[in-house]
Amino acid sequence: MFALIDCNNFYASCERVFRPDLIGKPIVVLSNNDGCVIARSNEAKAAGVPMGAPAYQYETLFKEKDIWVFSANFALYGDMSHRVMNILGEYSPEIEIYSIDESFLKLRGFERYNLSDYGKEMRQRVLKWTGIPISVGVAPTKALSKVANRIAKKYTEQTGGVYIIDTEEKRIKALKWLKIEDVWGIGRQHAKRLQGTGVKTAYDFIRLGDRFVQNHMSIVGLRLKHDLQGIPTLDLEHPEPKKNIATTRSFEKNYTEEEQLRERISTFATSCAEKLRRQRSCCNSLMVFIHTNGHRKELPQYSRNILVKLPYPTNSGIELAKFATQALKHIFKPGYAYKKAGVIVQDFTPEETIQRSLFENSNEKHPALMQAMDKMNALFGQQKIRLAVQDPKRVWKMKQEKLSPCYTTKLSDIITVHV
DNA sequence: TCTGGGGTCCTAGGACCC
DNA sequence: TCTGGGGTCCTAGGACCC
Repeated sequence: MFALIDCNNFYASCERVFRPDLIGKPIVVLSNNDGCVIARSNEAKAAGVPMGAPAYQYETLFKEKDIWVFSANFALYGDMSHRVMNILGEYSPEIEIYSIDESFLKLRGFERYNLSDYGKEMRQRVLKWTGIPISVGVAPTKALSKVANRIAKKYTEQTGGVYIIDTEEKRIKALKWLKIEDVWGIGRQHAKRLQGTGVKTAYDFIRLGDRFVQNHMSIVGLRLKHDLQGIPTLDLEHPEPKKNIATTRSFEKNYTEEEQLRERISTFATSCAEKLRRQRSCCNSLMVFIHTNGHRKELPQYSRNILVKLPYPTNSGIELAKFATQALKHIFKPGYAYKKAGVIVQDFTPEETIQRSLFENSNEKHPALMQAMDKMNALFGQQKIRLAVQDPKRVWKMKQEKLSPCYTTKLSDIITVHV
């Protein structure tokens, strides 16, 4: 059996851990730049805040319904996620951390366990030790455990937050209940097409022919179908080094000067370099993109990207910033109001197997230099040591007006208890 | 004024190899 | 007149996930 454990309204729940006065109150969490809603407590959902809602359009509603608004605090969410995953890891030797708030457990050799009790114990322990509420779905395949989890979450009171699909009847009933657009792996496009052919539920979907499914949704759709039929097709996946790494941001204001973009692009490039070093990879190519605000249709629009093949693989921030700003020169066009930019590195080779070239190579001194920088930044705080081209006057900042303290990752933010 | 930021996999078609 | 058969690699585009 597989278990899917999912944290309920994770970001909103994290904000509540150190603010118990907010339990039962509506909460939303906003994306970077306080742009749009990326998490909602149940109360906020009930108040009518949709996922992805642009914050500025909902300010009145936030006020009317006394909704608490938070800027995204990823340091807090990341740390809380670690704590939850560490606890879940004690419940099975086989775990796949699927996202910041979800894990699959493979339950092999648990035949003599009462899985419902086991799931309830997980819930209690995670809640008691971290303050985060979770839901547990258990079923013979991954896709079905997703379905079970949905039922556990939707009917928390009846299920106690744990639902097991362990019979044919339960499987069929669950699939007939689940709308096709809510099936894991069926996105907007496929849902629309399937609905067009009369497929309304997950049950309708598994009754389609294999051939039809594969023709329309490729082998991915077929695997999903089999998994939903109860034939184990998807297995736990093990973490692999990333194949692409990106750092991209929207800006608080529009930028018009190349100088401003150059500063952003070099910061993004050094950030990509850090992420590369963390997984001990070097990249062989790099993409830079810039674009204007696509939501402002009345303004002149411009959007371009450029892919650069590097002369040698590297993960030096200095070198990547150099290549990235050179690339920027080729695509920057004056006269536009830029709203977003980013750097994406790809085509990796492992650090330890670099093939040196006869003519041009990465600077030999950089690995030691980068290592020293990484160490100092880890010790004294992010970006304490940076390139001169990066944000020399600290003019750049993200809009984060409702940021909560980093309760668990910053000494100065630790809560004080008055006895 | 104001609309996020990361990732993955699969397929088809073209270029190229022997 | 007649023109093989088997591969790989790369890229762009389309779908999906959180």
